[in-house]
This record gives sequence, structure tokens and C-alpha cells, in this order.
Amino acid sequence: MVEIRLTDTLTRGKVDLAPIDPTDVRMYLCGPTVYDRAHLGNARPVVVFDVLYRLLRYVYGADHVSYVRNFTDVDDKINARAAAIGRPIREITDETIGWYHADMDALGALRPSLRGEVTPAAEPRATDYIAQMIAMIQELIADRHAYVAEGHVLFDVRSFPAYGRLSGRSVDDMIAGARVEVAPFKRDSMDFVLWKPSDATTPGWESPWGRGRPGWHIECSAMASALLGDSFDIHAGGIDLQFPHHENELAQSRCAYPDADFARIWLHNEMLQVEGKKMSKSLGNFFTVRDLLDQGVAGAVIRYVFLMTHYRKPMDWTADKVREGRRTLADYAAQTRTVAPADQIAPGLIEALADDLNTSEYLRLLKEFSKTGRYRDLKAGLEFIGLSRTDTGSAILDEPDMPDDVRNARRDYARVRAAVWHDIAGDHPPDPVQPGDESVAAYQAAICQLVRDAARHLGVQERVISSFDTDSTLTRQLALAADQADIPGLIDQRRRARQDKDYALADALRVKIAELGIELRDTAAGTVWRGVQD
RNA sequence: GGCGGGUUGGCGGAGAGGUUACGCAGCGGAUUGCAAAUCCGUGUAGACCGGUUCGAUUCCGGUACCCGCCUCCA
Repeated sequence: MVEIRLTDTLTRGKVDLAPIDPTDVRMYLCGPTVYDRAHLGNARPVVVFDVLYRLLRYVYGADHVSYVRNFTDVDDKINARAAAIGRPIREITDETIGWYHADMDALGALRPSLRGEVTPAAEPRATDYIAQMIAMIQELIADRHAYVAEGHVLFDVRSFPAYGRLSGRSVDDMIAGARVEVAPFKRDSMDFVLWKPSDATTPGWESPWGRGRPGWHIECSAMASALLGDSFDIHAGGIDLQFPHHENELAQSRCAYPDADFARIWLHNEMLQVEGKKMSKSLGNFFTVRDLLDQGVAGAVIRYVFLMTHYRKPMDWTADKVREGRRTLADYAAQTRTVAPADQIAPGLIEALADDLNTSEYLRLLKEFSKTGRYRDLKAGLEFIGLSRTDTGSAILDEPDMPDDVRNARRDYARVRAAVWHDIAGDHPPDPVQPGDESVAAYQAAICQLVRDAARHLGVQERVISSFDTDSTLTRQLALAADQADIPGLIDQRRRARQDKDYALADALRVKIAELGIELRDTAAGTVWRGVQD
């Protein structure tokens, strides 16, 4: 059995993972508040802890791992959004959840599951757990860890002596440094809201304290306990959530279930920066995952860039890294295209991940496999960590929430693009089909256009090109194009010239072929050609 | 103001109290008619100042700068 070591925020050191129940290893990750597209910073924990999820599934078996990631779908930001754009809350949250799935799928993140079963239950919505939250709050009040004041229910931080331990703060220090105005009904300025009243225009649920809605922190506590039990193995999230969110979760849950641990191990990933600066709207370096995908940065490249840096170090997003990731993955794709993955994942790879998710070491090993010709190990390693590509080079970009026939058309488009245009992983032209206007016909037209462009590139006569239409098969059109340009004939001519040592002619032919957008390589197995990008 | 993270060679980025990290780029060479690819070789890096030590980039203290949380844009 592989020993997994992780850095636990609570004890501030590396600990061995010793699952409470090895037949059901349980992990919770705080998910998004659903009111807008996920930005790049939101994606880092998802990718990082997806790697841990994959490791756990490998070590304990996929059916022996439960991974829960919630959706916060009740929140004042959502309310504000709904009011601002005049749309129903449920519509906004549903739409945002769809986006989130599409974007995280594109990054190769596996869907959460309960004992290996991918189910909506593994991605709970806060609004489906209001009853559990109310029950938990009642428990806290009964045990004098919470009190009611002016329609609010507040958690009494002084009732939990360990409050502040997770984030390394003392209540007294925080009060001394506090700059916030304290609501008059709080007993202690650090007390936080478990339940707050709603007015007629705000979403609310009936409760013993009147119509109201939950505070943010109680949501995660209630959902984690309901789905993973009062004690579970791992609680993960961004370091920005360490305080107050996780501190408060921990306090509530420990007080509500005094005999349980809540999470045994707390994991936190460090923050993302962009070109050395904090990502913010005011600096103009704020962008979403979807923005990057639309710009042609493949999900696999984004994932690769994330994994270059250890999860507990601040990570800088730069154009240079994107270039490096793109090139590396392109090399790997070429090397692994025709080989089968190794039956067993190389032990060194697992050891690297088991040592506190050393993804940097993992990628170093992949590079070593690539250099030493261990392509089957390379392929298995790429697949294991979610960096493999299908032969279309873009399956990772497929949107799972579109109709099947449209998705197929889109996949065809990607396949054609990869075949006739260029062969560079992670690189694709902007989608010619506008979002919202996606249809089978639109993609067929785009495919036809692509083939025409490619044929023109190969020097095919316009008369022939104009006969291309969306009904012809791609194979026929390409054969026609290749015939017209007679690439094989030119290559053969050049081969004979080289045999005759007529290098002047050979070079002239190379130039002629290059003008058609074709690059030649003389290899041991003969001359091969491929299209090059302008 | 309080708490926490970071600072490694041109760029990216690890581990380890003493031995080459590694990758990319660069440079030199080999090979190839040329080109591409490939192969070999090549870097006295560790923000700054002190301390501990036989020895520190690695431990401790301080300084500077960057970032985060404390203020529900992660």
C-alpha cells in the first residue's frame, strides 16, 4: 500500500494519511458560489485536488473514494446579481452550474463521486440542505454554542476554546487588529452569523427563528456531515478560505458533534498570480477559464501550467509558461499517438504524488520518459494525471451539456482541424461558430470552409475548391486536394533528385513544397510531411 | 496594525545540512548533402544582514520587496 503524506494546515506539518475507513476514503472541497463564470484562481484548487482525488482512487480503488464538492447557491452576491439583471435566482444558479461543469471538464477535472458513483448528490446544492443546517443550528443553540439576537443566530466563538487554531490566530489578537464595525447585537465582535432574517424580496426559509437564510459557513458544515459523516478524512480548499470560512466550519462542526473530528486533515493551496501581480479587475488582468479556452489555450495546457508549481506555493500565470506547456504537450502527443499506454503506472510517478502531491517531480519524470523513449510509460503517466489527449486533440474541450449531434459535429470539426490545418497540441483557431448559434449545420459549414482553406493552401485549383460542399465526405475532398497538389509526386521527384545527387533540384523542390505549406523531414523511415502553420 | 506564504542561475522550478536537481533557452561539438530531428558537452543560482555549525541555498533571528487573509471580487 502506498503511503500518502500530506501537509496538514491544522498541525502545520506533514502527516501520513490514515483513512478512517479505507473502503470509503472521504474528501470535501469547498465549491463555487454560483453567480458568474469561474475565474482562473477558482480553478487552481479544483485541478490540484483533482490530482489528489485521482491518487486516492488509484491507491484505495475508485469505489472506495468519496469526493464531495458543493455549490453555494444561496448567497447575497447571487441575490444582488439577480436583482441587477432582473432574472430569477434559480435560472442564474442553474446556468452558472452548467458553465462550471463545462469549464472544469475542459481542465480534465473528474466529477466528484460518492464511493465511485458520479452522482449529483456528490455536488450538493446548499438550498437542498436547509433542513440539515437548521437542525445543526438548533443543536448548537441547545449546547450554548450559539445564541439568538434580533432575528439572527450567532455562533459564540468564546464557547470554543480552540477557535483560531486552524488559521493561527487568537481571538484577542483579531479583536485588537479589527477594523470592522461590529454589529451591536453580537456578544463578541468575532461571533459570526449562522442564520439571518430575510425580507420579502430575499430568498428565505421558515425556521424556528422566523423566515431567513443560512450564513455561508454553516452550509459547508451541514453538507459535509450529511454526505461524508461527522468525521471524514480530508477537507481541502484555497488558503484564502482558511479564515474565516474554514475556521468557522471547524468550530461549528466540532461543537455540534463533540465526539467527532470533522476533518482529520486540512489542505490548502496557495494563491494564483498573473504576471507577478494579484489578479484583479482593476489591474485589468482578470480573466475566466472560459476566456482562456476561447483564446485557444487548451484545457490541458492550463492544467499543465497549474501542475508545474507545487500546490502550496504561490503560482504565477505567465505567457511563457503557456508556451512551454503547449510545446511540451505537443511533443508528448506526437510521441504517444501510436503507442498503447503501459499496463502499470511507473512507480516513481505514484511516489512523487504520494509525497505531498509533488506534481513538479511528476512532470520531470514524464520529461525523462519522453527523452529516453519510454513512450508507453509516458502515455500512462499523461493519462493518469489527466493530461492525455485523444487523437482529435481537443476532446478535452468538448462541452458535455450540448446535444449529442451538435457535440459530434463539433468533434468532427476539431478532428478535421487537427488533420488538415496543423498538428500542434493545444493550438486551435478561435471557434468559428458563435456560442448560442451552435448547430450541426453551422459546424458542417465551418468544416467545409476549413477544407477549402487547406486545399487552397496546397495549391489546389479554385475550380476544384468551389466544388467542395458540406455533403461531400472529408476523405474525398482531401484526396482530391492531395491529388491536385500532388505532394507525393513532388516528394518522389525530390527523392530521385537526391539519389542522383542533384541537390540543387532537391532543394528547389523542398522550397516549392514549402510554398504549399508543407514541411518535409527526412527520417530513417523515409521522407514525411506535415502541414505547418503560417 | 495583526496573522500567514513567497523570494533559487536568462526563464520555469524541486529536493536535500556537505555530493550535477531537472526542464526550456543560450553556447560549443557530433551526426545529417542541406534543413529538421537526434545525441554529447556546457551554468562557481540561492533577495539582503547576522547567528548556529567543521560546513547552510537548506536551521535560527532580523531587514527589504511581492502576495494573501483579517473588509463574504478565491
